[in-house]
Amino acid sequence: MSFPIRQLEAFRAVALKGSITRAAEEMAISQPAVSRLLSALSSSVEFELFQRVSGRLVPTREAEFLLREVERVLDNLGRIGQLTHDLSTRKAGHLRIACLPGFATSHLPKVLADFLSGRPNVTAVLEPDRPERILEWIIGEQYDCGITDEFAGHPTAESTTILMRTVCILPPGHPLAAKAEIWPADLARERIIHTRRDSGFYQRLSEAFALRNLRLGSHVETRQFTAACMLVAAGAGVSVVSEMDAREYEHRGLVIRPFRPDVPHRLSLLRPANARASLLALEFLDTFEKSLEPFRFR
Amino acid sequence: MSFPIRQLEAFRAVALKGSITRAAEEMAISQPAVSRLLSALSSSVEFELFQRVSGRLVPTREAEFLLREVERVLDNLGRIGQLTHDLSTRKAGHLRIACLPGFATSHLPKVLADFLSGRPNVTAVLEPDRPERILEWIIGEQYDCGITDEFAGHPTAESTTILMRTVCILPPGHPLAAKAEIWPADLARERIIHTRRDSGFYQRLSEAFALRNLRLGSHVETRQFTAACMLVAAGAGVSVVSEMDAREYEHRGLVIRPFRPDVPHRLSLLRPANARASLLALEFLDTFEKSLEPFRFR
DNA sequence: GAAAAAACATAACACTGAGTTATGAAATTG
DNA sequence: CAATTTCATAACTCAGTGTTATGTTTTTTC
Repeated sequence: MSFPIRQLEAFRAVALKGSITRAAEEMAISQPAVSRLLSALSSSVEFELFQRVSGRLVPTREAEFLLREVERVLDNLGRIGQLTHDLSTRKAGHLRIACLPGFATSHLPKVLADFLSGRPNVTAVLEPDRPERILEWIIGEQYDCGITDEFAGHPTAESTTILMRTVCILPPGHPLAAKAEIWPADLARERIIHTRRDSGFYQRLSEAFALRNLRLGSHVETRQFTAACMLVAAGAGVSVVSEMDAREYEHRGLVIRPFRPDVPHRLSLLRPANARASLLALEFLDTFEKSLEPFRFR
Repeated sequence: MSFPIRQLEAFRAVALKGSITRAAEEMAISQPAVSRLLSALSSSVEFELFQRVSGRLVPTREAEFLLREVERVLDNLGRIGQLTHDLSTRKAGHLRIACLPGFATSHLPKVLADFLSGRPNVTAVLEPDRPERILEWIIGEQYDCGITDEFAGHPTAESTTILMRTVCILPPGHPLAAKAEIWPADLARERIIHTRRDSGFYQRLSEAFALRNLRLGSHVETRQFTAACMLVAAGAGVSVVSEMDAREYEHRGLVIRPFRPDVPHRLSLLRPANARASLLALEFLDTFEKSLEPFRFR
């Protein structure tokens, strides 16, 4: 058996104002309305709520105790109104993002931080993980959105694939820096740093070499473009990576040149296929996609 | 703008049961009632609440987020019902007790602990203080009840005065232990430990001596009976104290003998005079008074 | 202490929210 | 595809909460 909210509101208003008339003003309703609400509450409670002392209504000790609980309830209830509004305008909620480890340390955190800064009631989890796990957890709805690359497609995961420009990166002072653009032939004798041989990007890159009867050499193999950037910056060799990552490391002296022919990197934004995807996730993915614009291949 | 509680209850029930029909059973109302409550909530909220998936209603991510808040509100609201019941049966509340320092370490804490043990939702503060402060803070309603002695009465504090039996206490092996009862004449040569000279009890005790042309000697003066008990037990002298306190120290070897003539100790239970006194305070004072029964002077 | 003013309670009535049953439409299941 | 289940809608009732009008009690004022 619970109490009508209206009675609790009247109780709070009267306790606050010390008078039924003023409580009525506070609640913007008539005095008899409050009078009756309070007497209804009063008669369903086994103790006195107020005591008259020189024309003021003073809560009894029991009422004082009750008041604290009542205020908690009413405050929380009031906050629900705000919350629903925040939820519908994507200003509140929780976002679970999965990404490849390489993304967790470069572009993505900046975009996420910016996204959150205007949404104080949004919390987020950013989880770096292996591609297979990302897909798996997106399907199982453990994550609201996932960022991976070279995604093959899956029936229960919605995906948007974005082609990202790639560039050739050279260590500071490398002779090839003299060229305006780099072709496979230029790299035939270089120490190549590249992504895993089973990655889609590696395969398409080596295909570009094969078409010209060249072989893509191998000096260091690494999963992440970011690692490749570090290695090149340290003079370990040359590489072809996403321009987005390259720009992050440009300040370390990396030389960036266009690579021809274009072998774009295929980035995929995932979310659970069913409609349960949160508005927030959609908005974030949208924001993220826009942030990729400068590095996008057309 | 806040939401009708009923809609929130329907929302919770549907989220819990995954079906409107079963939610209606849960709420013990008809299915159309729940259907309408939910659609009303749905249309006052700007996002989808549920998604149909193979005949089950599954909350969207936003609804999931909202649900947590809604449950908080409803749980708190439900608790208010229990709370009002507890308050009226004195099973919940807060008790602020002031007492003389001597009481804070002997009988009172035991009674209070016992009182609280059957009332898990009652909290209490036990504050030892000087008599003047006790009165002052009772009047100012900082305390719900006060326990003091030799109280003179005051218009804005209700008081009940209880006469407590007093006894003569002797150190272990004291020659007077041979007597069945002790009279002033027996104490004429003893080292007397007594309460402050301006205390009502001291004055009435010395009067008993004066009536017999004897003088009440003085070896140590202390505010508290409990201190007197300790001193006597340690062999510092003899004293006349409340039997209640004496019994607390009997295990230390104190010898207890009746003292004649009877000079009862006047204990007073105070509470604020206006009707704001809490039911809990009344009940506690009642309990406390009953606990004094064995030591009461008749 | 009587008159004036303020605060509150009660009565009579209207409207809305929330309950009901009856029933049809849509989706799931066998 | 038929049967069953689930849900939505309609029509109606009732209680809760609002209103105004008015009387009663309490406080204040002179």
